[in-house]
Amino acid sequence: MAPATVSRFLNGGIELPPATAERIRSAIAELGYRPNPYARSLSRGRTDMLALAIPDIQNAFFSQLASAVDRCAEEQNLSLLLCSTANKTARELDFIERLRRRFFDGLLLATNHADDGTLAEAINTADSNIVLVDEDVPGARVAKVFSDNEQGGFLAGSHILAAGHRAIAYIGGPPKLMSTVERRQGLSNAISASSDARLVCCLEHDYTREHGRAAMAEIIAHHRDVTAVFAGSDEITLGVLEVLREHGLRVACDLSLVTFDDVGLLHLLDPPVTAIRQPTAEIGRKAFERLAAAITGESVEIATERLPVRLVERASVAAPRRA
Amino acid sequence: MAPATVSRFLNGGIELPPATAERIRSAIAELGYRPNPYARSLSRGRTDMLALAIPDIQNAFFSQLASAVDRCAEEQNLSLLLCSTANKTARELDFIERLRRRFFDGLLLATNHADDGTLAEAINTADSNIVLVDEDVPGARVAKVFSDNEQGGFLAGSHILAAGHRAIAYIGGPPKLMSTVERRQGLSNAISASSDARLVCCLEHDYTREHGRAAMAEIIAHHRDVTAVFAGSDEITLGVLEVLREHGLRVACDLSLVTFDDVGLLHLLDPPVTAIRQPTAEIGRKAFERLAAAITGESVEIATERLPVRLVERASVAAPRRA
DNA sequence: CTGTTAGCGCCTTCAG
DNA sequence: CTGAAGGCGCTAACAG
Repeated sequence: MAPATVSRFLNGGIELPPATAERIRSAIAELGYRPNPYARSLSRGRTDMLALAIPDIQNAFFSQLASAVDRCAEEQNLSLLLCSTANKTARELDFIERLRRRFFDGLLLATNHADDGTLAEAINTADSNIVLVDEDVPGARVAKVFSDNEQGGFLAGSHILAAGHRAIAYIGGPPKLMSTVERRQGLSNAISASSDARLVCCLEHDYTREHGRAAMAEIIAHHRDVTAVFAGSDEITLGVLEVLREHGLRVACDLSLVTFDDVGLLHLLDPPVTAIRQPTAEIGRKAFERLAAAITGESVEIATERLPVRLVERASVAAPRRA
Repeated sequence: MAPATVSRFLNGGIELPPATAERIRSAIAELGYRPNPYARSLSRGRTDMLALAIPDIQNAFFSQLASAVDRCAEEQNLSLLLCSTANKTARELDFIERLRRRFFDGLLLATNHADDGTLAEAINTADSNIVLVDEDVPGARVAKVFSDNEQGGFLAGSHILAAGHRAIAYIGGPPKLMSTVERRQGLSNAISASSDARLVCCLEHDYTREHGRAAMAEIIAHHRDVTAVFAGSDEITLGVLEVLREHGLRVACDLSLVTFDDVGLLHLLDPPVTAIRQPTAEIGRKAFERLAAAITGESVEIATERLPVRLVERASVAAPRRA
């Protein structure tokens, strides 16, 4: 009984004479033999493992994304290494380095911060299988899968305008981030189309609850005329809601609100919050497919794909109160 | 320049004559040499990789746990393979099998369902490094790290009683699960200590929003006298809240409520929900330490460790209304 | 259909 | 301090 025969039997899917097959099977059972995946990878030159790097597992959007990718990986019998980068470049670079060392066959990378060029360069010199998800790294020449942020901003704006609002504020993430810019742009486009409405202010800083708090406080203090707010993420919205409550202000009634993401529990609040919903699972799936294709060596086009978002109308947008 | 020398230099932490060291360094840079982790593992006999299997990444409790474990792993320069089992035995067995194949050095296993013995047996025959987290698998002879569920139930009960309630309901997870039983037991103990209070009903089924909904509906329909509810998880509480709202019932005012876990956004609601908080991060850390110790071959005691929970008092418990 | 021969890339003796 | 040799466990290529 040669090792090669066993290997072929286990792994090549070749049919064997029943006698031999049985002999192998019983030997395996008695010896408690278990193939070593590392040796296998070493010999075959691939690992059948993918990695997904996200800024924060605890963020509902990313855990949803992770969940979707995980399902895909399972379907394809691939392992998924889930990496939390804490949104730090150093850790992102670390995972790119692991890819180069062939620790896994491909990397799905979700960033959430501006890049000074380091990341882009690392990505471009890795020449390996990387797909960017959710947020851009400018200058990186790889496949990218995003949602249509501009459309989202536009939908939010149009909806707010349709309710009769004329003084609108935008609370966004980091100023230079693609998502921040595009969402603002979409909102701005919608508002420009209306002659008498205006974008009172754009408060951009971080996709965090803290920023939501600060920005909302700022609006209350200095922008009394604002009657509707478009928040760039659920996290931001959380902060907004906290401040609103502290000031005894009610959503819809005193201030209209549209959020972005729609992965949290915002629909359970009273009133439930109207949202622009990202197709999180589809983003994950598309990105996965792109990566899988790249790995199997299919035509690697490095195009950017944008998935449509949609407005989920609930009850946080109402007509503005007459002052 | 022999490979052995380079290996020692890179990996053994040995000092080399500056000349040689420099020669190696420049060679590495020019050739773009990158050590292959799989070959390394194969040769060294360990992978420096750990796995954490959880029922659902999207569940806040588990993603918090994962996050804590991830931090530990990073500190120790270990890789963490995060696995979502969808709470299915088959997938859990799959990960145990991977451990046996030495795909990783150790496994942190969080279950969320009753076991018919299959899991316990797989765990016991794996004879490898496994630590059970959060939920028990009866009969498994490995290290275990749980929170003190009974204490949690007792705290919740005492708090509810102190507010004056005499008719209390428990909405718990799967009936046979350790956590369900222990939380109920704690609650029951507290109630027994009071002569005139009683545990009206125990509705146990699943740690899900759906179950929370069903159970709360049941209470409204058939247990009108209940004035306070102890919910076994945040998910359940979410369902409870939905039904309450649909019936125009207000928390605290119409029904007092204590939740378990305290990982969701329940503190942002109005009124914020009083909770028994699990020390999620500590659970993760302790479990990690146990596993790390087992891997490095330290004295492997298979004791069960219980971490204390605490009551976070907010505003969802008030005196019962006079009927 | 099966066995033999080479590696995959690294680390760990053991010599020099 | 350095080099050579062997092996980790498996698969691929090449005979038979």
